Amino acid sequence: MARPTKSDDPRRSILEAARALIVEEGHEKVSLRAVAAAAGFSPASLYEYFDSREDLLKTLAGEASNRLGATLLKAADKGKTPAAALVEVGLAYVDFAREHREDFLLLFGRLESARQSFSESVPSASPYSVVMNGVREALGAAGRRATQATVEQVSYVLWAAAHGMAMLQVTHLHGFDADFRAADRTGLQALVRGLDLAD
Amino acid sequence: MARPTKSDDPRRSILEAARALIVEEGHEKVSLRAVAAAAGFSPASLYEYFDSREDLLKTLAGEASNRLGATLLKAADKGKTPAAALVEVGLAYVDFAREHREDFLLLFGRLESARQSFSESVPSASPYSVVMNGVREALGAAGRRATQATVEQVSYVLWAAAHGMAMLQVTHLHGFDADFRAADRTGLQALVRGLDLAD
DNA sequence: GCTTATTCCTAACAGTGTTCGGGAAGGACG
DNA sequence: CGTCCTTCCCGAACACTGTTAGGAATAAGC
Repeated sequence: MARPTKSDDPRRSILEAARALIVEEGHEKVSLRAVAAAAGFSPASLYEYFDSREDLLKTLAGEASNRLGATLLKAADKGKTPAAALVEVGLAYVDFAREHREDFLLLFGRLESARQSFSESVPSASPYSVVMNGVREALGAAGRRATQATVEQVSYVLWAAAHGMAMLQVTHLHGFDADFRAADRTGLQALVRGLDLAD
Repeated sequence: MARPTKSDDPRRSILEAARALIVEEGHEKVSLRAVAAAAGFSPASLYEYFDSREDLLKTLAGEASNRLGATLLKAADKGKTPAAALVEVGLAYVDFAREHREDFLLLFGRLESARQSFSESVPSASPYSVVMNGVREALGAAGRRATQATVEQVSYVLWAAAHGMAMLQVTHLHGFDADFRAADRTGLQALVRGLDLAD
């Protein structure tokens, strides 16, 4: 009932072209026109599939969030105890940022989308829920001796710690030669110990 | 020996005009032309005082860094013990981000400058050194029982924790209603405890 | 063979950072 | 006085950006 599309899945091929460009140049330097050219479309045609450049980036960020969530989920299984699992999740978070820098920055480095309030952005609902589930387990295992902090508070603190490590390494300490992973591990371990989650 | 300048200190008035605009709109939405108009210059004239828009923002970021450093320095005195001082510094870091959002984002929210490697950016050399001095003291006070982690490692971990909290509150959790400060305090306290710095 | 819906593009608009060339203004010097 | 030179400043343009309006091509349904 219509003119045939150039690609089997134009939306997908646009997304892939965009991601490829972003990986090499950084999302803030990738223009809509460049994406269009790489995907074999005219600039205006992208608007058939995305409301705006922001919409395109938001879609890619959503996919990145899914990848991050899956990675964290796998990491949670590696810990032999609930507390160790939390450390693994934190490390996986930072590793993800290091190894998929542009994915991470797509998620957390775009001020335009970060400026709007929480409910509209929630970019990492799924990754965050992985952390919360881990905390719930660890708090249960720690039992009485645990902090009286809530699950939300503890989850936020752990997320923030890992997020800070990731953010620094990916932005202002990028290129700085140091064994960050070792420091991250001791930091996260110290944090779960200090929160009385350790076993 | 020259034509008189429009303002006594044109560079300063440009910087102030820019900062005013940035505070209300966010640095990424402020155009050079808007700054020029607000300062009473033509767009081209700004290039008499700054190499580029980036240069202007970098200058503002430097001033923000100084303000942050001074704030942290004051906070370091509030702690009754070296360990407590570290917690205060961390809290001051996050408070600064909350209360001077645009200053903080100018420092840590501009990917363009964050993408280049460490030596060229080091935006927070002074703030960071405040943390390191605090850690040195706390490690000394803790003596033998302290972790065998280096000053740099401990400083990095503390910085990262505070930075993560600040970053999340200023970006993706912005607008979310919660008592972040309480969580931040327990988190930072737990961290210094877990690092065997507490007294 | 129409109609209708979808896909796609050309052309344009308003905005951006930046550069070029020159005008205006005043101190220094003949 | 007039000339030079330097500094300050601007208008106009360039190449780029995201976005939109309007129309052409292509196929399916009737």
